[in-house]
Amino acid sequence: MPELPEVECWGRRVAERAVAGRSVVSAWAKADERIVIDGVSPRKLTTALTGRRVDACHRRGKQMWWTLDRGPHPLWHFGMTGSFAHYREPTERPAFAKVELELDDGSFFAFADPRRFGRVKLRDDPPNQPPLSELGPDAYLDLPPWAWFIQQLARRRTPIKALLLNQSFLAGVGNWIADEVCYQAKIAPQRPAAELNDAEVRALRRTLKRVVGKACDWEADYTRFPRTWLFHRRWGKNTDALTARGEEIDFDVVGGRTTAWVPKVQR
DNA sequence: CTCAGTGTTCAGTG
DNA sequence: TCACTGAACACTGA
Repeated sequence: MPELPEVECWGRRVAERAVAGRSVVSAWAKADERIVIDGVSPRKLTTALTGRRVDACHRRGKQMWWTLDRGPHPLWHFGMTGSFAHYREPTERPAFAKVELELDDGSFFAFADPRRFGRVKLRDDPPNQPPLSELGPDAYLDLPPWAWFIQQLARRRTPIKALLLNQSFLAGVGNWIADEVCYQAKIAPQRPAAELNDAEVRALRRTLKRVVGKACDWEADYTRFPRTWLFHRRWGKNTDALTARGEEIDFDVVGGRTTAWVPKVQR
């Protein structure tokens, strides 16, 4: 479930440890894959990467990009099921590998995706071109002050959950984080954003900071998330689902996504 | 066999 | 022009 913490921990940090400061000896990309779009053929991608040194690995929201010693620079998006892998032997290549790099220390780095929502793009100036330039502030690195939230929410009629999912508003929040934050902040997800009062907006902002911050501190290791988090109970749409405190969980569609929420707690 | 799903994009509506 | 909604995308696993 790649939302901001998963992309940060299983994506950017993994890539930084594996490839930052290293050079790409050879590159392979699966032919005829939609993973490589925007006019970037597998050939163009491998050409752009071969022989390059990776200077840094970045992330904003759920988008990642690498700065190479020479452009264009690759952008990576996990979609629903993408992942990175770093390994010593070609035999350890993950199933569904779409791109594989051989590095100058003899190791291998792969981008894999069992489905086809993951994407790799090439950009000359990533931060100043779409999709990065269209993103709102990063929910982890650049979480705006509560005054900004109050100002922004005041002119939005959309359900607060739908707004949290809007990447041009705030980058990185996905379905489970949106539900978790609404639950912990005690706000019903379908409430129009503009109807939240100042205290609720502040609670929302504070909760967002805590949930995203803790998830990243814990390396997006779900087993370390507190028992009381809705996260552990929200999967599977079980109509008998209860929170750790014994509260009934309802499932509705808000912002076009399945939404787990607790009517007894969220107003 | 059917169906829901972690995300994004795009056409269409008001 | 803008805010917003809902379908489509592709595939796996329950």
